[in-house]
Amino acid sequence: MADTVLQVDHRPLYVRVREILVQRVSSGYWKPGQSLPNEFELADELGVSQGTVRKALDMLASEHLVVRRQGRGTFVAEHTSADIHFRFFHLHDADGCPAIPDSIGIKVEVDVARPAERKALRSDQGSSVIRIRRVRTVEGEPVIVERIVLPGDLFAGIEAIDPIPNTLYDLFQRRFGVTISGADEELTAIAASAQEAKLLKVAPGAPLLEINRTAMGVDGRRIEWRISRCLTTRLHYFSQLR
Amino acid sequence: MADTVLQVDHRPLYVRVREILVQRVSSGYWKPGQSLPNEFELADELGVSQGTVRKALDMLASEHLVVRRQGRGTFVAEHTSADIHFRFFHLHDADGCPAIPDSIGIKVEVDVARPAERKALRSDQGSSVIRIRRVRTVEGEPVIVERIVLPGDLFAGIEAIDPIPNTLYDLFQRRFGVTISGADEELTAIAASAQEAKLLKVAPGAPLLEINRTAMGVDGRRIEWRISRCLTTRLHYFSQLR
DNA sequence: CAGTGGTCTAGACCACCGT
DNA sequence: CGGTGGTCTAGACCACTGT
Repeated sequence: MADTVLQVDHRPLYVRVREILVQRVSSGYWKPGQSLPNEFELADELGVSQGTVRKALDMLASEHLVVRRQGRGTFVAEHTSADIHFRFFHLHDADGCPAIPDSIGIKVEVDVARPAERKALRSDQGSSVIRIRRVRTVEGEPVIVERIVLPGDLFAGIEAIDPIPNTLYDLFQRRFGVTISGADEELTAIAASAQEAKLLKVAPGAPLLEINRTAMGVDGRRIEWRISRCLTTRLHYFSQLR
Repeated sequence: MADTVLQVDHRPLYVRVREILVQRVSSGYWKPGQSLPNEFELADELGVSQGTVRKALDMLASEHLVVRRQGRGTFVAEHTSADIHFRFFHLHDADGCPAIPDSIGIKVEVDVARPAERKALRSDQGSSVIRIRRVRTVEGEPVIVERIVLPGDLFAGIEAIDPIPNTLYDLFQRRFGVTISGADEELTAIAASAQEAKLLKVAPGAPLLEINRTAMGVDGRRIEWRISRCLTTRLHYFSQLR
């Protein structure tokens, strides 16, 4: 009896448990670095078995939302500069060693979103954006010119931060409570414009690798639109297909 | 008593089970498309529980070595043209739709491996290689010039196949028993040479995207070295970061 | 319908960690 | 040492498939 539900949820239990846990992480109920209750406590609280909680936690771990440490516990993932480079920065040198670029000539501005920016960030007409422009160097040599666009509502006040750090995603998480969970990149070979050529100390028309990235948050919201134009004479973009 | 083992295997049971199953697949004991014994039969045979076999099979499925179909069974993965495009061909058009290129102007030659080829394929001095050159077109327009190098010992007789099909990896599996399990790609922006420019109908020096790919087999062996130089005015390389 | 993989549970034991 | 995640087992039941 009591068949009052109109729509039963036929998805597996562990998927529903996962969603509850995702919600608690992305809402900030559990904060980055904080430890979660252990598997048995969560199982009791949610009225499922420990094995089901484990399966949900394993999914979160594979999505980099939590980190599990044997003997210590399960923790909300905390972005570090090293993590971010490994996951989101795929330019390596000829030996396959990840390059660690610095940033120079940073310019930050706040403005009303242009149509292309609204499209990339899926934001409404009249929304504000923050634009960051910078040149990135490896061993002192300029190799990337970069333009980054952020939704103004999520990052209010970022323009006052000085200096803007090299890796942004850990800043996003620590200072603005925004965790990047993934990104789509579109790569194109283009010819350097006169201005880019000057900044990168190459001839105009020199081939550059353009990386057009859209980064998403845990909830799928568009968080960042970034176009990087890279000199790939000594750097290469690395992609693993599995 | 009977402590005769010098080196105990401390790795988890399911990892060892996985290795046994990998061996049976890559040795051809189970062939592509063939169904495996069910979980309980494997568990009995290997002297472990069904849950342990399941965990090993789930790993194989996530590595695309087997396909599991509820209600039907577990099958050795069979490469199809569509699979391959999805997994290994990351050039899409502006709308994000995968491009489906044709091949023209195919040339095949057999030769002794050059130093660079030996290095890429990790093969010994004096080994033979098969070289395939071709131009690939989308909607009739040439967009890629491609050079493919294969180890001669694995693909003896491939030069006699005419025509060489568009997607090679399904041919490798069906005709030569070689399954590609992954690849590393290194991307660089380069300037078109005079010859490439002519083939792609662009001006010499036009920016091209070079994709330098090394593909590996199930056992980790280098199977293919491929350099594709792509005109990315209408095509883009797509990469998902998670 | 019988047979398969998919889910869920309960409980035992191990390996690792910090105190 | 106590507490945590990691492994392994055994068994029940569900959902899907083809006949």
